[in-house]
Amino acid sequence: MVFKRKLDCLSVGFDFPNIPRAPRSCRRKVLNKRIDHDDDNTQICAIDLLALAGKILQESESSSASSNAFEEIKQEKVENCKTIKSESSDQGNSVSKPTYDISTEKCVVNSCFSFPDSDGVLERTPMSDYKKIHGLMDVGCENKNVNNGFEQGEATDRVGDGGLVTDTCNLEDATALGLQFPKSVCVGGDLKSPSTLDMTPNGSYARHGNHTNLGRKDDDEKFYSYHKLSNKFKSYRSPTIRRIRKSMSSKYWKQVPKDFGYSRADVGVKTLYRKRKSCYGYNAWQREIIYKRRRSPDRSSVVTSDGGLSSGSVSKLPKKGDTVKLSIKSFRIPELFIEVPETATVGSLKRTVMEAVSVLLSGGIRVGVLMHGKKVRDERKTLSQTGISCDENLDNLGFTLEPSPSKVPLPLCSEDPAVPTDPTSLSERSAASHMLDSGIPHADDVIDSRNIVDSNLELVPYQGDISVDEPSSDSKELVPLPELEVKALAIVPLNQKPKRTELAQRRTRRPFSVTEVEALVQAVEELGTGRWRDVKLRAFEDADHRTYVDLKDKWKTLVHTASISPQQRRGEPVPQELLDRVLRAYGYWSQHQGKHQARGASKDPDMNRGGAFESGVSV
DNA sequence: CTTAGGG
DNA sequence: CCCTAAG
Repeated sequence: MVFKRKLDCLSVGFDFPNIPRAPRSCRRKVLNKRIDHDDDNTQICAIDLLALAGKILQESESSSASSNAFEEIKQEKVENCKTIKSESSDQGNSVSKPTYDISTEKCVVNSCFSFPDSDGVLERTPMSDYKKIHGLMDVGCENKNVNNGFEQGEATDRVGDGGLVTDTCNLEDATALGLQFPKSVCVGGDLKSPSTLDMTPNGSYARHGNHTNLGRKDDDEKFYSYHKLSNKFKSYRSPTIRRIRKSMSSKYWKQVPKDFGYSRADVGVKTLYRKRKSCYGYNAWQREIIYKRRRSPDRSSVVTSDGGLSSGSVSKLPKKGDTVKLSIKSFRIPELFIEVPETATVGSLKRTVMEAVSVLLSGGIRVGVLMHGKKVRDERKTLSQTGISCDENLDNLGFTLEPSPSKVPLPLCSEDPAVPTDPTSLSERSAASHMLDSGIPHADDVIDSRNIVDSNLELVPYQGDISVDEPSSDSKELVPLPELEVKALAIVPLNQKPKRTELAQRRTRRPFSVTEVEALVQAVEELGTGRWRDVKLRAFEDADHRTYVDLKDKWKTLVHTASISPQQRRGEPVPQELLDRVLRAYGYWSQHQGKHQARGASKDPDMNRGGAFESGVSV
């Protein structure tokens, strides 16, 4: 037994090894450990962002009036450009064109400075004049043509963000051709180089870009790029992003399924914590994936079927033949129902979210296909048979995320989701653990977490086509979605009476005062180290915030503290005298474990006190 | 609920 | 301090 080992150590003369203090917040580590599988963390974030982006895109496209929150995501990057822009502007930019991207200038600048002196033109032409002469600002909108022309040129390499280094080409010719653009830009309407767009005037690409080929093999990526970049431009025009995002956020929060019992709008970010434990409910796992349908290349119409509960978005990309192209631009993690007390820190909120996400993913998920709101059970059916074809209106096509069959046995507590959480009646920790036990994956599940995450990521847009076909299983027609399935992962804390919201958090740390330590040592000397309840009653009867577990823990740390060098100790210093007593009592009770306990308790405290040490232990 | 220990 | 497995 561990105790024994320590005992041995003690008998050797309290020669405790100087064990470095273990990290305090292990809990945090545990949490991270559970989720931080390599890049999982990042990946999950990515999913989220993509989701948000996708969502926003849908909205921004369907409503020109709506602000584009996605811009915020790009805000930072844009900032960089702005900086550059302002700098180059100072160099003589007299162009009147509004917001052409700085990259263009950047490119120009590079070109200028990269050309050998012998190239003449540049060498003799001031920057400002250079620009005026060549009308660089107009090239942006014609990059496509320019590029085609440029492609015929030679001896030109791109440098960095489109910077050009031309060794031998004719400067004037090159300029005329739009040298400032990377040749890989928009060739044939394909988006090949994201950096390309940086050189495009505000939104020009959106208008001039040719999306006719979006239905091809690697369209997903292009499509994504397109949105990503086109939105980047918009950011110039719409600075008030934070607000937008915020509103969007709340908007989504409000999108609560009826079957959940109560609307999120009503509840807001509720606290399902029970004693510092967080609960997250995933109401319907079966979230219809929003998908957008592209009726024409120039996005003349984008229909968004939004139930507010979508977990992703899909785009149908027109295509000739019988191919049905679907592009799931993003998968939004199914709703996470997280509640945190207002007093919780942002950090704890983040951890809670992470935990919720990990739980969500660790359960195992799979994709389901919905047509007209009904689940397509027969996986052997062809898409066309199912009604999924490029000719069909795919407005009714959707995807769902479902809990993996074999996993997640449906814990739950979903008997009465409507039960409002009463902050004053939360049950004790036992209840909390209970709930968590059912909600949090078990060891094996956790192990699968990573895989699940990975597989989930496969659904992310630019990572490839989504496979609508799945290995077959049983066959049935379109069947209504069983309500049960919808709630599969709905982990809602109910049978627990909400407790004081404050307790949701980890108890505030309350370092033991010297007085308390003294009392503790005193009690342990008398009662031993195996009767914490008694210690509590004797010395901390009125200290409600000190549980016997706390006392036990404190004793543990005291023993440790006493065994390390004073330099390694932290916090309010405990008198050495007390520490000595700690070690003495520790040694004593270690050797007399069990023997004196019962006896000591029955005996007169005063007699028991001290006597045991003098007579029983020789330190 | 308590203990005993690991986190 | 927290969390839990064991009594």
